[in-house]
Amino acid sequence: MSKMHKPATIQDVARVSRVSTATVSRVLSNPDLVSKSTRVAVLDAIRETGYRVNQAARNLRMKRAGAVLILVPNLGKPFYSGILAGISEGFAGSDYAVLITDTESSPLQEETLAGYFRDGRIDGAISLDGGISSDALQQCVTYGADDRIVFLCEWVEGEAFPVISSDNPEGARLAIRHLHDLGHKKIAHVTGPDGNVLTTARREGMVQERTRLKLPARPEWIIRGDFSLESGHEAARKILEMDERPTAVFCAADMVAFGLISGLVAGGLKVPGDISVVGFDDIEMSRSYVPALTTIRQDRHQLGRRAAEVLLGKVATTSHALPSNSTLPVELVIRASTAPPS
Amino acid sequence: MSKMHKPATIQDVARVSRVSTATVSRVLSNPDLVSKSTRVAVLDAIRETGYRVNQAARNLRMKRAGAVLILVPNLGKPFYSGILAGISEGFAGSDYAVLITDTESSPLQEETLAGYFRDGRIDGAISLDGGISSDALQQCVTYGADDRIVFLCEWVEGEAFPVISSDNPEGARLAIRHLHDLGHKKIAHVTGPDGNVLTTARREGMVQERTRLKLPARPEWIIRGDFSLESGHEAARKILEMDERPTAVFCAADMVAFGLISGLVAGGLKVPGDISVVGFDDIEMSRSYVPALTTIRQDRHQLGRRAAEVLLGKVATTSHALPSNSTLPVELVIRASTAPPS
DNA sequence: GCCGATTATGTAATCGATTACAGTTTTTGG
DNA sequence: CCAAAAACTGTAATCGATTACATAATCGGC
Repeated sequence: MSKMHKPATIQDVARVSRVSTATVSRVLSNPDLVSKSTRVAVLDAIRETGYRVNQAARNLRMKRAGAVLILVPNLGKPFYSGILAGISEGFAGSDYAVLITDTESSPLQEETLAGYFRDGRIDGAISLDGGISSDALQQCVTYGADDRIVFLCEWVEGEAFPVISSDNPEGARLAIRHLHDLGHKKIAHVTGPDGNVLTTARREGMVQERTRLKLPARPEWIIRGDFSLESGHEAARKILEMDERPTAVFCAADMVAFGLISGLVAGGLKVPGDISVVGFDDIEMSRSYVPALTTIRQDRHQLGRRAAEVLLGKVATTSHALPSNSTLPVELVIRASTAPPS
Repeated sequence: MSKMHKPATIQDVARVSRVSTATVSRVLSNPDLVSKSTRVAVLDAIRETGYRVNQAARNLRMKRAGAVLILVPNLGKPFYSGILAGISEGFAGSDYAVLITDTESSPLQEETLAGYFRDGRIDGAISLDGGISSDALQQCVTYGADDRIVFLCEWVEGEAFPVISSDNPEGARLAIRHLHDLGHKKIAHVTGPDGNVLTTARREGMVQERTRLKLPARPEWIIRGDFSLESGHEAARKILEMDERPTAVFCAADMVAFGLISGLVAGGLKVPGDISVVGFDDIEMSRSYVPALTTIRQDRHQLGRRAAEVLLGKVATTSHALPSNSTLPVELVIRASTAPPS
């Protein structure tokens, strides 16, 4: 109750410290321009008055939005939580607000993203969705958003925006190599959805390593999935019906692996006894699943952080420009879902 | 490229339509105050110039933040995605930006939430986290946030903020009744974490119905969990060791049910053959899990929507005040994880 | 001790909206 | 047909910051 004064403005601070508002502003944004003694006086006054800068006023004057938008394909997928945490952390020091939108539940109309830029509601965007149409991106460019869009994890083929992602092909190679090291020869792969860039990257890494290791290949061992639990389950059915069953399966996502495992187990097979399974992502659940999942870990926190930093470098004039594109290393995490073939 | 003019302002519209900026503003926010003819002229001018209101200017003038904050305990839990979608939808028509923060990954310091209000960065908040300290809430009140905080799903005992939640006790009762109808008598319950309001509501609903139906009760049939996969798995171990095993288990969350089922199956039991399992929430995965999970559905989308509407009613002066507290109905969804006892 | 360069500070315009108040026109009622 | 009420519309202040420009103070060098 004691604090219900209206909030202090820069005017109040100026009055208390007996300087002009210009000086107060400078203390805040360009401290070197003002002498030590007045700086101290102003900082004292700020403390005394409890002054906090009014973002709306600052944004208006500086003609910026003070916000960035994060486009998430499906917030429900546990995979994204760590990434979002990383992003938030990356923006924590800045004065940018972080808006999050789900591109699946509220499908991004052609002009929605561009609209955000047009209306000056955001200064930049991070897209985790590689399914944004080139047209939509083109529209953003129209509003001068050229270099204020960053792609994270996924990307749009043929567009020049910065991309932060994991080393997907290497992850696939690690998975295959691990299975090979255990003695597996007949290795299948459940892919992501057609047309997804990650699907391609991981499939190609897998095929490449399989070739390098001179492992046998059969067309039906490449099973089309879509990163979902269901598709894993579907894949299990297909595998159960095969004449020539693989002894190990590399899944393009952990969720797929879960569906696959439960399908295989329901079909009477043992994992990893009869079939070994490797996932991709290392989401939280993978550690505690039964059996604990061997998988390829992406550093989700770091991915998010990095993307935030890159975007900040673009929108905030003060930041030093970082290298835009970066590929983060992945890591093989060996748990209980893989074992030598019987 | 053709559009790289700087964005039109209200001045531009005024000039084109030959009226004052005041009139343009009125057309936008109070159309009845202006005559039909000028209104049409202004709207034409708006269309012609491609004018869009500058939120920073509006927010500054109206002394508001133009944003609301959503506090989510753990964005990684699939349960929250549908809720967030509902919230977004609820705010879609308004000019409020929706900020989302994860209270687990970036633990909400005592004064963080209050700080948002103090700095005028938000006009209101929806908390899905019932673990906010009374002190922190008290601080918000200090900044006049009394009636601009809404609790959703969870709440803080002893505080007077509006609460939108599902009928948790009824959900528990439905679950028990369903198992009873199938012929089960020995029913166990895996709870949520101690101190959580949902844990209490669901446990009490369960106990109440069990009593009403005169079913046997044993202390060890109430197993402490924490809504996580692991706790379900842990519960499975306990159940496997029991002398007097229950024939059915009601879990306080779907994730718990998944952990439980995989633990039971790993222990050699069949679900639902040997033990039936009911969950709570009906997250996406439950439909596709193997076996598909019988569970209590919460209308997550509706919960989110409702909370958004209630908060809008508080922060936007124009909205008609809705009843603040509301309890939404739940629904029993029967799938494959429950069957009569053998 | 004087002068130009440097450093520190203030003045006032500006960002783009909203709205109290005042002024003008139209309507209404008798 | 006139006064009062109602309906429109415009003028200008205001929200709270930033910053170009002007001015004042300090400094160094000779």
